[in-house]
Amino acid sequence: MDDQPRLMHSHAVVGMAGHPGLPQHMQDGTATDGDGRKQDIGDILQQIMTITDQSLDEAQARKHALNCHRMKPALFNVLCEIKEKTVLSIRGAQEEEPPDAQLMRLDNMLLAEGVSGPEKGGGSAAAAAAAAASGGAGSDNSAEHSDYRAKLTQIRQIYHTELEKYEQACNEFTTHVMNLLREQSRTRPISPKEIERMVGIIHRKFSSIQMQLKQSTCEAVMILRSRFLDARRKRRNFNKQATEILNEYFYSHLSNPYPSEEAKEELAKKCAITVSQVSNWFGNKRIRYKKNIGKFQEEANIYAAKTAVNASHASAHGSQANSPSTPNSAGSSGSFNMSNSGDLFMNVQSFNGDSYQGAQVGANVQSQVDTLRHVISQTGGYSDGLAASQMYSPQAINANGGWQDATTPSSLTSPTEGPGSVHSDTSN
DNA sequence: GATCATGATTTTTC
DNA sequence: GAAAAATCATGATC
Repeated sequence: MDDQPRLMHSHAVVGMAGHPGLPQHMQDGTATDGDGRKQDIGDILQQIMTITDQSLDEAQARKHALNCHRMKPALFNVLCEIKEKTVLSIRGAQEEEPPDAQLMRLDNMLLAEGVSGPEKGGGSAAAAAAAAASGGAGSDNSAEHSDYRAKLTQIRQIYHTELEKYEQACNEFTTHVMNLLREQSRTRPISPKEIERMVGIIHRKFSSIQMQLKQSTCEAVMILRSRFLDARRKRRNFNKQATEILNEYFYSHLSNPYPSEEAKEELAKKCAITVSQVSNWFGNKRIRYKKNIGKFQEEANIYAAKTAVNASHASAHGSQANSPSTPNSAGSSGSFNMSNSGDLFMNVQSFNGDSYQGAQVGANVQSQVDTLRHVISQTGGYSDGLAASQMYSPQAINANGGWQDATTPSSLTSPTEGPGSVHSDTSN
């Protein structure tokens, strides 16, 4: 880069004697006064201006003469300085750009996605996070996981290949331009600073290309990610066991099918799904059950019978009664540990501070009552499914078409129930 | 491929 | 903010 000053200096010591076409006072070096120097520069500029009008051979000869002129280095320096002070300085000021926020964002994202970071484990963490976020359960998820990883690796490879290509091209082009400018600096005023600036421009141009590459890569990753994560697109039915667990809970809490957060967490754990999926399931179930009770009657029968069996086991075996997969109305004693499920018998436990077992018995009784109510509805001559279900859970859906408030168990807030009706009150 | 079932999302309501 | 209701999108079955 610092060839130019030395180059110019070497020219300065080269004598100009004997060159044709130059005024005598320039050849013998006698013009040392101010006027003479002005005259010199004027002559040289004149020759430069008219050089294109001359024939090639003549021009070459002139060029050579000028190159060897003792004033040339000084003239070059002056022209370089002028360039520095005018155009380049303005351009330079404009080129001082703040660090690109978008580029930083892209870099961060690529790093986070494991595309631009270290190879080891690249993307697997993101994939794992994506898998966790998708809420999918175990086995079929692993296939998607590996698929995601494979595609991410592919993107990563393409990205690095292209990046390498760009860097190589950038280096080659920079070297080429630098050599060219150095070569040209012999014949026109090009300072090292200007070369440096040119290199900067080239790098910026390649940087913008790289940014486009990064942008495209980010887009590809986002598409891949959205496809992988889009649970709706990749909807999988819950497995049979999970559905059973959820249904058992739903039908055994038909009077108040609103699991507490704790219960949801427990259900989620047991079903290997997320809490939000549990919430979704209950939301869907409630609305669909309410819309078409008759349709769910058979299902209700099955789970009611199951609950009855479990309840009788509970009565027979005391604290061992509640199967983990068959929570009854008193969730507190069941495997779901629903200390605040909103179920009536929860309150019994909390109010009746004397015995845990007592609450359990109450729970079992409640479950049996629910079941009995259902059996009565089935055998009591109700052909209409809706009527039957109303009999099964007369207090479950209120006049407004909704379930009773979760915090106010229906048995305590339904004075309209006839004396003959099966009651879910603790008095039972 | 028509239809139903079902999980997820969005909008509305309270 | 949670639940209800409406809707979407996909899977399963025939």
